[in-house]
Order: sequence, then C-alpha cells, then structure tokens
Amino acid sequence: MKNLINRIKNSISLSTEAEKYIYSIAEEKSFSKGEILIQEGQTVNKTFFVIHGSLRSFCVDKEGKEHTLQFAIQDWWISDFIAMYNHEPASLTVECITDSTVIEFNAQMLAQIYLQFPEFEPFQRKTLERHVVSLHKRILNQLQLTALERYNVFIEQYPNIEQHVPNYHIASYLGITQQSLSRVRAEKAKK
Amino acid sequence: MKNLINRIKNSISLSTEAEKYIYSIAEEKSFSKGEILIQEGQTVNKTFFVIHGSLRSFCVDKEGKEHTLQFAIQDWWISDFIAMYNHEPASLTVECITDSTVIEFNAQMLAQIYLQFPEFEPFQRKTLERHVVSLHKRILNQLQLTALERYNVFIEQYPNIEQHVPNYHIASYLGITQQSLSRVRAEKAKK
DNA sequence: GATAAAAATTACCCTATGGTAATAAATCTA
DNA sequence: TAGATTTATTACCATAGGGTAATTTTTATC
Repeated sequence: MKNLINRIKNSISLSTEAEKYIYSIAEEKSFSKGEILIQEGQTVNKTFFVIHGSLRSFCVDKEGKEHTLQFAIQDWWISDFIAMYNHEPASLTVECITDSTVIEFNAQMLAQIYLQFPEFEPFQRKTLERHVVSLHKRILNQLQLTALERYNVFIEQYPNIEQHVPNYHIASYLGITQQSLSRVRAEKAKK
Repeated sequence: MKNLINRIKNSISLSTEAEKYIYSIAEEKSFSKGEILIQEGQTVNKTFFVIHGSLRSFCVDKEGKEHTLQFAIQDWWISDFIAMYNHEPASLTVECITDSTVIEFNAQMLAQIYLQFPEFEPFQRKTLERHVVSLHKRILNQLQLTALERYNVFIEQYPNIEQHVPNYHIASYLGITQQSLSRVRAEKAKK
C-alpha cells in the first residue's frame, strides 16, 4: 500500500486525513495466478492499483480468440475502463498472469475523492492524462510499426515482463499470432 | 460557441460567471481547408473544440507516410494530446480537412478552470474518460477486426464524414493503404 | 466548358503475417 | 525422475494487405 501513497506524495502533498481516507476506501488483496478479478458481463465498480505481480485485461472475439488490451505491473492501474466509465457490463476480463497483490478501490469512491480532498484533483487528472498519452502512443505504434518494431518497443516498455508473461499473451497484445511472434523473435536473435 | 456552452450545460449547471470566464479564455477562429493549427515540433499549449468542419491529427513516419491518429468533427476536441499532456514538442500535425470553425483554448487556462469553478471538475473528467473509452475501443478494433470490419465501424461512427474527407485519410486512420481501402469498398459494394 | 490537378480505382506481383500441424522445449505434478 | 501438460518453435502453404504503376473519375481553376 505504501507504493501508492508514495506515488501520490510525488505528485501532491497528502494530509494525514487524506491518507486515512485513502486507507478507508481501499483494500489490499492478493490473488494467485489465473484468478479472475473482473469477469466479462459483470458490472464493474472496481479498479485496481498493482503492488506487485502482473495482470492483463483482454477481450474474446467471436472466434474465441483472446486480445490483450492492457498489461499491468507494479504501480499501474487496471480495470475494464470502458465498462467502468460508461457504466455498462464488462466487455473485458481482468486476470492475474502471476500471483499478484493489488489495492482494490471502489471506483465511485475514488472518483469522488476530490470532493473531500480537492488536492486530489491534479493527481487524478494526471493519471487520466498519462493514460490517454499511452493509448495514443500505442495506436501510433500500431499504425506505423511492423510486428518486429512493435515487439522491440514492447520489451523496452516492459523490460522484465517477459520472464513472467507467456509469449502468446504478448503476441495477442501486439496484434499478431503466437507463431508470428516466435518468427519475429527468431529473426531478432539471428542479428 | 453556443455548442460548447450547451454541451457543458448538459453535464453541469453553469453560472453566469463561469460562462463569462469560458468566453474570456476562449477564442472562436475560422480556418480554411489545408491550414495547419498545430505544426510538428512546436510547443503545444492549445486545444481546439470543433464548432463545424473537419480536422485531423497525424504523424509522419520515417518513410514520409502519414498516419491519422484522430479525426475531429462537430463537438469534438482536437490537439496533440501527447505533447500537451507531456509538455513536449508536438510529434503530430493538426490540419483542417475542410474549412472549419473552432474554439481555441489555452490548455493551461482550461485545465485550471476547476480552481475557480469547481463545478467544472466532473465535466473535465467526463471528457477525459470518454477519450480513454474511445481509445480503448479503437485499440480493440485494431486487434480483432479485419480492414473491412474496421471500415464498417468507422462509417458507422462518422456517418457523414466520407463526403468531406478524402479516402486516403480514412485509409491512414484504419491502418491500411488507400488502395486496400479501395478494394475493401469495391468488395463491400458488390454485396 | 476546357484544362489541369487531385483523388480513386484497378491490375499486377510481392511480402508480412495467418492457419494448421508437427515437433521441441519448458514447466508442472505425482 | 517420469510422465503429463503447457508453451514455444518450426515448417508448410494460404491470404490479407502492400508497392508500383497505369487508368479512370472527380474536383478545382481558368
């Protein structure tokens, strides 16, 4: 839980009351590999801050293929943001890739925190803005880079994730098949 | 300018003072087809709300090919959000596709508006959240749909844009070449 | 309305990535 | 450690979409 508090303190100065409030609406939870935190179809009123471990959100297409929208490692947030922000049932599944510890927040409580503690506004805004930036960059990468280039960007962005995340999840994040990723990696190793 | 005021009023109740303040930090401007609102490399402290017309933001890759990140039509916001949120030089260009009228905001002024008028917080948040949702959906589409399917989603999402936007811009948004889009359209017309 | 310019289509061949399947390697489990 | 299971690799052929270029259609300009 300290992670988050420190992270907030990097961005705003946090009163003891505000810190207490955070503790009151948050709950630290541990999940083991394979556990589902959000199930497709469910109502989503939770969002998770990752303390350690790795998780992903993904959708399943009509042919049953999985497509990874997001990975989350330490200090990242994860949820089904489409469902959460639109107040509609989850179209995504959020699962643990490895044993993980997260802080679970009630989304409404968290969104309203600035009412009691206006100093949270810039922190929340910054979090959302950073999210937008990372999505814009991802889309630009998808538009202009080859599979190999996208893979290189990925391992730069998540330097340690490969040890923990199976290859086919990375492939499904990059928008290619597991086999193509294998080829791409072979290609890369040759050079 | 009424567009924006009405749009805000749909979401929050707006005092006369707040309305005046909006007018004071905004400037309605008209641009003609082809004009550049944000140039790659520039510092970005402006964001635009579209009154009418159509604009796009795009990047240029190492081979000189353009990739459209976003279209903006009536009631949408457009800027280089990567540059704006990260306080770095623009990596995108924002240009008018057709003659357009926009409201230009100083980004800092707009971001700080909640300090004087806290009732703006939910409006600003909602705008950001909607942005995140649309980007998540775009990424999911890119991961799981074929070019034809993405094209269909596109024309559903922007029903009238085709009359105004050249095909090669749409192609560059969908992540395919102009020629592929042409094929896709021919395919679609056949059925 | 004629001409020029821009945009869209079509054709041809090429390449990156997909699909299926077999094999190999790694990991888990008893 | 053996066997089972999961994951990764490789091979083969198939296909969606790319590249170049020629042609047609549309739009702008005089």
